[in-house]
Amino acid sequence: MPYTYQYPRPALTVDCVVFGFDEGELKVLLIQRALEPFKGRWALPGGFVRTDETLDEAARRELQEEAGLKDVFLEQLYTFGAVDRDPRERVVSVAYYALVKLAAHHTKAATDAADARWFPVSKAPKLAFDHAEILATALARLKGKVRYEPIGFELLPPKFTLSELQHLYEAVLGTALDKRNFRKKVLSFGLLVPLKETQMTGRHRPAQLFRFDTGKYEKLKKKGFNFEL
Amino acid sequence: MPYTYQYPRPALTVDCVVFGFDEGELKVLLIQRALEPFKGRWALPGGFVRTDETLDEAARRELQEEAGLKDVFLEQLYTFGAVDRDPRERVVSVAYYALVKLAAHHTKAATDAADARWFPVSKAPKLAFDHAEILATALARLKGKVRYEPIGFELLPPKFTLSELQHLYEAVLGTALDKRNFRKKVLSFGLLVPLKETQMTGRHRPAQLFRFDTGKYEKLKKKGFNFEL
DNA sequence: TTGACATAGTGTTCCGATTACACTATTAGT
DNA sequence: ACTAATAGTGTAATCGGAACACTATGTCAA
Repeated sequence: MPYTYQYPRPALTVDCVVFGFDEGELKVLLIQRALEPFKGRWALPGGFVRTDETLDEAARRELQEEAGLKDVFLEQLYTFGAVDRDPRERVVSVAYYALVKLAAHHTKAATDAADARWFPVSKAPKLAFDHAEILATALARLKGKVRYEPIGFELLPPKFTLSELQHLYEAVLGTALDKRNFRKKVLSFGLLVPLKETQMTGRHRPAQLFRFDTGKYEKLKKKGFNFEL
Repeated sequence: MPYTYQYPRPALTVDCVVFGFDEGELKVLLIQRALEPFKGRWALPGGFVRTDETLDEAARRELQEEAGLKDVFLEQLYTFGAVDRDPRERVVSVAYYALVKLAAHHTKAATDAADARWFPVSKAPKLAFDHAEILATALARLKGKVRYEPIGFELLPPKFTLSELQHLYEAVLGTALDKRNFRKKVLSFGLLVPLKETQMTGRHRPAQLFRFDTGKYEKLKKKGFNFEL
């Protein structure tokens, strides 16, 4: 036990709320705990922060290690520091949320970990520690942020249809949107580039595919542009 | 040196960005460091988190100890975890921002600490550690939040005039606002209660005093009401 | 007492944005 | 060729935000 300090220190962890969008539903990635406490319960992926990595690095490393995820949208959410949030000892956790382009991997997780699974957010099981609170906080943040920053695209594949985009917004916000008004608004920014491809699924008219013009958005943002719904 | 752990742990601190509004300016409370590193430099009030207190409690305790402040608006801001943000060792800091009703204490700080001073945000001195970045983050958050939550009132005395309120918003947002439109909008919520008093300052027409109806706001908020600008 | 000064207080018009709303187009399958 | 299923499209009414200038009321000084 080689690490000694003059005063007691809380342990420091990161926990990640990983959102995906698939089958018209918002999903969250959970890991089944192999050890006590809360053995067998589902929990958010996460782990201890090392002293030689930043918090962001720790979050990315845990996502990689526990869920096989790389290069995802990741943003710090909130830091949870209730004294008894871990029954063993004092643990402070910096929570992050991540957005993943799930697309057509369907419920088979984009991860090799056998103990990881995607759950519809509305049907998440009982969670370990205070992870239900963290999930609720992440959901509230996502709802708020999706309105005024184009982070919804992080949940869609690079090529998507306007219907897919609309369904994503409807799932996140929990409200129905008018198709014509939605399209008018979202196209008015000039940030969606129509591709020369269409998407055929089922027996009906094929849908135009678009991609989000990240470069143009970055430029506009610097000039004070505001993406809003 | 009695506290020993199996793995190394970062030290955990809280730092507070304390905003006040006075003389038509947004101000921030800084403390002059008595010790190395950065001895003599100005810094945000803050200190180590104890293992028996939550993060919020730690922030409030530090505000009390270092600045003599009690019962202020306080909200978690962001957690800063760059590996080398403290030259001595790894320190992760949970930053908070606080809003204080400074009112007519003028530049004489509402604190007894001789080494604490209020600085106009625009004229803050060079800060220790990464505190300049923390301050910038807090300012951005305040700017964003003041638009859609009635936190501006936390910076004003309980009784205030509409002009004072407008000047506060102008200082925080950094833009001029139209007087008639501002009054129309802010009164339309029905959350400002006109008092039977007026405020006389200088040789001109006295101004109506108002108070913010916190109780009514809480009720409305529960019903999904949205305060906006 | 009167006039100058300084800030408080007050409505209306115009324009752009948001909302509500229903039908045609295109494909696959039978 | 008809059905089923989703893609795609425009207009009118309403609401909210932005622009804009004058009167009211107090102090102070001549």
